Amino acid sequence: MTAMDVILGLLHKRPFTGYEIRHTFQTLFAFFFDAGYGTIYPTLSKMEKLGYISKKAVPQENRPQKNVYSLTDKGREQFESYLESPLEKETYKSDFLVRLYFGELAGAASVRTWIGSQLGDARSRLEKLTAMKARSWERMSAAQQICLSMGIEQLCTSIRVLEEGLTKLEGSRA
Amino acid sequence: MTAMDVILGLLHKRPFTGYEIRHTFQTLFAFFFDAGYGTIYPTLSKMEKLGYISKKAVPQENRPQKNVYSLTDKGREQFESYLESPLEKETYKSDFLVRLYFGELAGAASVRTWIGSQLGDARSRLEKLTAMKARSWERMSAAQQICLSMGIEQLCTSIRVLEEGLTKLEGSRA
DNA sequence: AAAGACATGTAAGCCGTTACATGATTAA
DNA sequence: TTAATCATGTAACGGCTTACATGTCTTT
Repeated sequence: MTAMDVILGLLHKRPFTGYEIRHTFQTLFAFFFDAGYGTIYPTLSKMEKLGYISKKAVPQENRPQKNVYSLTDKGREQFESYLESPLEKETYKSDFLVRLYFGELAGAASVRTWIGSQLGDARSRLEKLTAMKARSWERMSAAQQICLSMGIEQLCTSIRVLEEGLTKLEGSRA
Repeated sequence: MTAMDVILGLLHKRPFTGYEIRHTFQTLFAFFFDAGYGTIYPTLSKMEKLGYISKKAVPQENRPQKNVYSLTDKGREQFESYLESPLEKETYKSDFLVRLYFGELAGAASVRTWIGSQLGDARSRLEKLTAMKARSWERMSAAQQICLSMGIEQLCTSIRVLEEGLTKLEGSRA
């Protein structure tokens, strides 16, 4: 699964600009996918060349022109072939857990700082997803609701384990 | 955080061969980091050139020679500077959740297949971590116990959400 | 007979990150 | 006046994946 597959999926709903795609990645998809402008714009050009999408330039006053991309039949086909390809296993990479694992080598103070920072992060991400649930739950498909629940529950679990861990570390402090 | 940082951390415990490093990644670190031979061997060469590790060739009968790598003082220093660098945010990329999000476009049968496969995966990974807990809990540092708990709890949560989701999808079926 | 553990490496290519480059409007 | 939103792109580099290349020993 690459950025291209996800963009192809998004464009099934309506035409998007690169800027809007980025925004969507950071809100709706924040929990399980991300890509920056440095990926999005070159990918859109490539997709246009391949005939998967078509561009419509919309001039604006005092702004760069907007490039609105729509899905073509060929793009729809390409997305179907992605859906038929084998499911890739998920990847999770955590600098935080690596450091925690080697915690003895860094000292207890660093470990507590890292846990605190990770906890702050998890809490703010949870807030965002909770707000999204309040706003959009009814308009989401059953499958989309599972995605959102997964994000919320994973973050709750993460927060719980981190808080318990912090308590244990405090308990064993001299 | 790159493979180099993790290898540097590992070598604090004892000397390793590339083959053993790979094995460790797939067991101990499976939940939050991975790297294949294609990453490990070139990284070890590079680290040796940089003076972070030193190689000792151990000849064997009917086997390729073993290259056992030990940490040098310079490597120890390098690892410390990694620990002092800013904590990177974790990345999670899930082909499964992307597909689920676009589930309407694939049909309910595909969605159920994907959930089933994800569920099987999660259950087998949970078994492995549970076995590891039974085997090694007492010998682990408090911080390492948090890492392991995180893996186990995340997988339990994942399984729970997927099972609930499957039930909901069944309930809404014609 | 096949599969898995032991053991090391290279090369090509893909994909993505980061930094660079530009600039107006609007709200705090 | 600072930050955020709107808006698009390029270029260099870094890092990892995948496939290729080889071979023995042990267990099932």
